[in-house]
Amino acid sequence: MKLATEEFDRISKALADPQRREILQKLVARRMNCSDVHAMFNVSQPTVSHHLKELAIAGILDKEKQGQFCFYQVKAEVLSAYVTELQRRLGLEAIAVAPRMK
Amino acid sequence: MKLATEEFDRISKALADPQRREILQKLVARRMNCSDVHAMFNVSQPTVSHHLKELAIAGILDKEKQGQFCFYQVKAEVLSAYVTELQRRLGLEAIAVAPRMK
DNA sequence: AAATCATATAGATGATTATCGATATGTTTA
DNA sequence: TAAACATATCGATAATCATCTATATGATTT
Repeated sequence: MKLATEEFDRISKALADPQRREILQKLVARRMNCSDVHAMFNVSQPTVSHHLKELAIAGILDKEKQGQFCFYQVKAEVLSAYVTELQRRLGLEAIAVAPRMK
Repeated sequence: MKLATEEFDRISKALADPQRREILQKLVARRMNCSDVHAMFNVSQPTVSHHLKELAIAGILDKEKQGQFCFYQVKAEVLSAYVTELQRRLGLEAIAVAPRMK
């Protein structure tokens, strides 16, 4: 999977915020909805919603609406592609990075 | 090499800016001084100086003064450590990432 | 239908930051 | 020593952004 420059930029920015990285890390462990995430951090619900949106726009989260709930899930292939592209740009050995086995 | 959270945060932020990533990429190819870098981009000398400083503070550039010149060089081990830590946090297989052979 | 719950959006605010021109500092050269 | 050069710092400005409260929208439950 090849990332366009624009996507790469967006992901880099999405990963620049510590709060967002922490949220992402929780979602790596398991798919969750907005209030699950909200319950884990000391930020307001709109802030969580905003961060999830940023991560989704960047393409590293998948958003799936189920009734009144909205589940967010990590797109591991995109993260893999990002890391691979990052390595390439940084002149590091571009060893293929696979999503961890479930 | 293990990165402290603070270092990891700094690097993430340093890598979030496109201009800074482009500068870094040039330095991956070869060690350069400030005016070399400046000649490559359409930003002012103080801006280049600022970006180089940010990258150096983040620990991914080494600064070496030689007379009136100031050479900046990529610290590949730090970049490797960053990518490895990023993979770990993102739940990707943490295959050891080595600097490319010179 | 009304109340409740989940999420998103709107609008505001304070903090951070990328950038600049001007200038200071330190080094080399004429 | 004066001029030229390389780099860093200062102070300002405009843009971005993380966060909040208030509210809207939409779904479930009573």
